[in-house]
Amino acid sequence: MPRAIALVDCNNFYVSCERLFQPKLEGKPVVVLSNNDGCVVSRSQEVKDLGIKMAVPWYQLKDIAKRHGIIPRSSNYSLYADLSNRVMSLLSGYAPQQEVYSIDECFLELTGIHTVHAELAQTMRQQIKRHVGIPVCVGIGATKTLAKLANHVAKKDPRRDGVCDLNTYNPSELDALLAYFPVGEVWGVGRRSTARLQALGIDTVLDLKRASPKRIRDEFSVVLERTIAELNGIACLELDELMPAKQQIICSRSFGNLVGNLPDLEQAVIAYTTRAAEKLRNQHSIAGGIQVYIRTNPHKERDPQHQEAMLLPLHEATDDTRLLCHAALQGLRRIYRSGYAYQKAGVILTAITPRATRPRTLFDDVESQQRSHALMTTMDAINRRMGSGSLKLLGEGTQKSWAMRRENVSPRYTTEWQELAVATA
DNA sequence: TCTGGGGTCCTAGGACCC
DNA sequence: TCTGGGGTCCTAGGACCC
Repeated sequence: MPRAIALVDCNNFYVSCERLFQPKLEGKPVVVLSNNDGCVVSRSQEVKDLGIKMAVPWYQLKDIAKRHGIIPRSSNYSLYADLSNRVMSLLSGYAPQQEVYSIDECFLELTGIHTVHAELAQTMRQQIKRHVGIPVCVGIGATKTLAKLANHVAKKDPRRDGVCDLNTYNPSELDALLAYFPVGEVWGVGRRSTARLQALGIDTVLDLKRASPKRIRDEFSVVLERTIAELNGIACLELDELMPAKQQIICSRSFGNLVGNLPDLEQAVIAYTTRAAEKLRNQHSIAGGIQVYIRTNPHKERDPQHQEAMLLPLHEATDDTRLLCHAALQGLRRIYRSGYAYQKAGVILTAITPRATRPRTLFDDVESQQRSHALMTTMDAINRRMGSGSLKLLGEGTQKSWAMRRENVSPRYTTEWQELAVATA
C-alpha cells in the first residue's frame, strides 16, 4: 500500500469566516483586507472570477469594486483563529497524525487507513461544513508536494466535488495531469524560480518532475531538488506533528499614518515588543537578542528614504518585557533620524532558547530573575482574564496616532462577550 | 491620500580558532 | 617573490510560504 497524505485546505478561509456570521454576504463578491485595509488577503469565488489577484492594494480596486459591488471586510484574526481551531480539532479525529500547517490547512497521514480515501475525505468535508460551517477541499497524494497539487486540482475542477486522490491514478494518467499545470503551481516554486525554470524550457509540472535532479541542485538549490523527488513520489518532507517552539518571533506593523517623531516611534516599538514578549513567554522561551527596525514607505519613491535595523544582543537571555523594551528603545534611538516619514516599525526576538535550559552563571542575580518571572506571570494572567492590553507599560501610551486603520471590521462574534452573536433562529 | 504580517530554510561570507 | 588549511559559529540576505 503506497504512502497516502491528505492536505485539507479551507476555501477562501477569511471570506468564509465572515460569511458564516453574515449570511447576507453569501453569493456576493467579498474581499478581506490586510491590516490598515491595505491589500486583499482573501477573495470570494466571485472576486476571483473578476480576475482580481491576491495581494492587490485595495485603493487600486476602488473603481472596479464600485462597479461590481465588492464588499470589503477588515481582517478579524481572533475570529479566524477560533474557527481554525474548531476545524483542526475535528480533522484531528480522522488520522493518527496531523500537521497543522497554517491557519487554514493541515496535512493528515492516511497511510494504513483501509477505507476508500476519497470517501473518507467527503465525510470530512460534510462534517466540517455541518459542525463549523466552513467549506474545505481535500487533496491526497504519496507526498506532501503531491497532496498540495491534488488539493489545487480539487479546488479548480468543480466536477471533482472538492476531493482529488492522485494515488488512484496510473502513471500515465498522472503524467498527463501534471503536464496540464504550469510549473509555478508547485509548492516551493515561486516567482523567481518559475522565470528561471521557464528559461530552461521547464514549463509544466511534468517537465520539472522529469528534470535532472543534479542539474537543478547545481543551478538552483537542494530545496528544489527535493521537490523533484517529491513529485516522483519519494517523500522527503515528513509530517511535523508538534509545533516546534519558534526560533524567531516577529512583531511589526505598518502605521495608520506616517510617523516622523521619535516619541511616537518609541510607543509603537514598546507596543510591538510587549506583544512579542507575550508570545515568547507563551512558548516558555527566553530571547538572547532583539532586533529593531524602522523604514519609510518604499513605494513613495520621491520621498527621502531611510531604512535601518539594529540587532541588540542581551548579555543575559530574558523574557522580561521591561528588559526587552529597554534594549529595543536603545536600538531605536540609535537608528532613528529626524526628518523622515516612517511607515513601519518592527521588532524581532532572536537567539531563542527554552527557559528551562537557561544556563546558570556565577553572576546570575537569581533573586531578581525570580521577581521578574513573578511579575511577568501576573501581568500575563491579568491580561488573559481582563482582555489583552489591560495591563501594560506606561511607555506604550494611550493616544496611538500610529495605530492601524480598520474601517470595515466585523465584530469578534466568538471571542468577545460584548460582541457575541445572538442566535435568532 | 491609500501597497500586510509572520514565519521557515538555505547559502555565502566573515571572524575566529588551532 | 613567497602568504596553509580545515573547522565552527554567526549573520545577512534571498527565496519561499500562507
